[in-house]
Amino acid sequence: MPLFIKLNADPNEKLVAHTRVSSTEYKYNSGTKIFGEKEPADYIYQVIEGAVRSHKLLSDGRRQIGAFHLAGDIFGLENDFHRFTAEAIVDTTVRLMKRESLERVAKTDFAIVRSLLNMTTDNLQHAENHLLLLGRKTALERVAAFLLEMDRRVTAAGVMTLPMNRRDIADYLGLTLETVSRALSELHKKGYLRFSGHTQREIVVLNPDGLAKLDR
Amino acid sequence: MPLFIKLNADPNEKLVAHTRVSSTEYKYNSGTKIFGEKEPADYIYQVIEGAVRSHKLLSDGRRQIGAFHLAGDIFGLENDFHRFTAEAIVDTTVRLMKRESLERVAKTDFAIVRSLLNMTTDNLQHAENHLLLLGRKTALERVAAFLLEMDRRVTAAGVMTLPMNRRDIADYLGLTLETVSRALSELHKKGYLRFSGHTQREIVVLNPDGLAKLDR
DNA sequence: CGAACGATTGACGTTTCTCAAGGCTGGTGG
DNA sequence: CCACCAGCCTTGAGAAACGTCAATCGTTCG
Repeated sequence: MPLFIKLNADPNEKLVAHTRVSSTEYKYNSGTKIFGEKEPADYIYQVIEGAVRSHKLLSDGRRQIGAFHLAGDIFGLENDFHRFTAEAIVDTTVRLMKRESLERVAKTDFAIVRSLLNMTTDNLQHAENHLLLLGRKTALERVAAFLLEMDRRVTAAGVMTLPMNRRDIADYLGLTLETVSRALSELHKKGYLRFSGHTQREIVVLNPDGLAKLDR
Repeated sequence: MPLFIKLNADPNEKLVAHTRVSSTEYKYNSGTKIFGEKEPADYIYQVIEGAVRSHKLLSDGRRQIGAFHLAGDIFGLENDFHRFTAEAIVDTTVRLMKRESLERVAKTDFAIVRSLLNMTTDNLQHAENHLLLLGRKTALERVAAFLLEMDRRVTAAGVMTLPMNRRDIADYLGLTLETVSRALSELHKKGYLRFSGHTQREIVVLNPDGLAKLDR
């Protein structure tokens, strides 16, 4: 089991980009890039521990996060080139698989192609629901929907600890961080949620049915 | 080649919903529903002539159109239940295929599964780009992007005749029809486009590069 | 011909964004 | 140990973008 450190070439990024810990597992420090948009998609990834964001940028820096990937999620599944940039939100361990070898197996194994199709369909479905959110929901509805999605996905016995900051949430929901903050304050004031720890990222959803109504 | 008329049960829709013209082709009158969200996805569809919109609704009627389907496009490709409602925008002929029979073929034919995966990936890619548009682009950028997309897809020797009205465009772009109208007026005033016929749906893009710059 | 529909335009309202200030927390170094 | 600093979050005030409401115009179709 080889172990080495690779330094990332981009000086804008934190220096220790990822650490190889086993034949297929890598660690990425919080804030580091895993892959970039338009780079060749040589690997697909699975989150072992931590959290990842996938985003696109406009030329002037506006950012849209397409998805958050949490423990267990597979991401980077693309045909030739990555369509998103992926970055670790917190210190994150991922498992890698060469796409080429997957392609090779897929040529003969029906179950593999089928599961590729299923994963792509799941991603499509998530994107389709997000289109409705971004195109037609109000700020409060978006934040309510976000909390419900995360509550469903993190499942840590009542209290959820969000790995992402307000700016990430905003760029996922097509809002500004201030608007997200205001919406959370309003939901708190109205009793839909409670801030649990001493950071504002630990949230307890007190009234999921109420949030679901706010959402539509 | 059997030929019959089927009356649609929903009184809100125009009466003649679709007409069978051959063993696998149907005609849908402008404005009629082809399938509804959450209905069983028994068929997949290909547009032979005309145009179709796929949308989701919120409980209070807000609508998000996820895609327009033009001649040649395949739509309704879903696993169990339709995730969108599909409606003919103009009088439209579609070809139907039983999904079940496709599934059966797909169990043994690698090329079919592969092309299902490719189509799903194309849909995903379109949705991902649309997320960026809905989440982060201004009204003018959205309309410019829309015109470029349609210009690329309709390609009728310079002039394009849009099948959809301003409300459809608005619900595709996450705007109101008035905002779309104002953006088109502005693009016209600035010389990016010209209204060709006596309807305002015939548009000639005079400066695609300029539009692309407006977009980002 | 008249009604219905689609599009444009104007005036005004509302939501969200922008800019700015201040608080809290956690880490660092004196 | 404490002061300081940086990062993150909240909150407020004002600005901007977009939505709403309403009037008008042209076209289509019965």
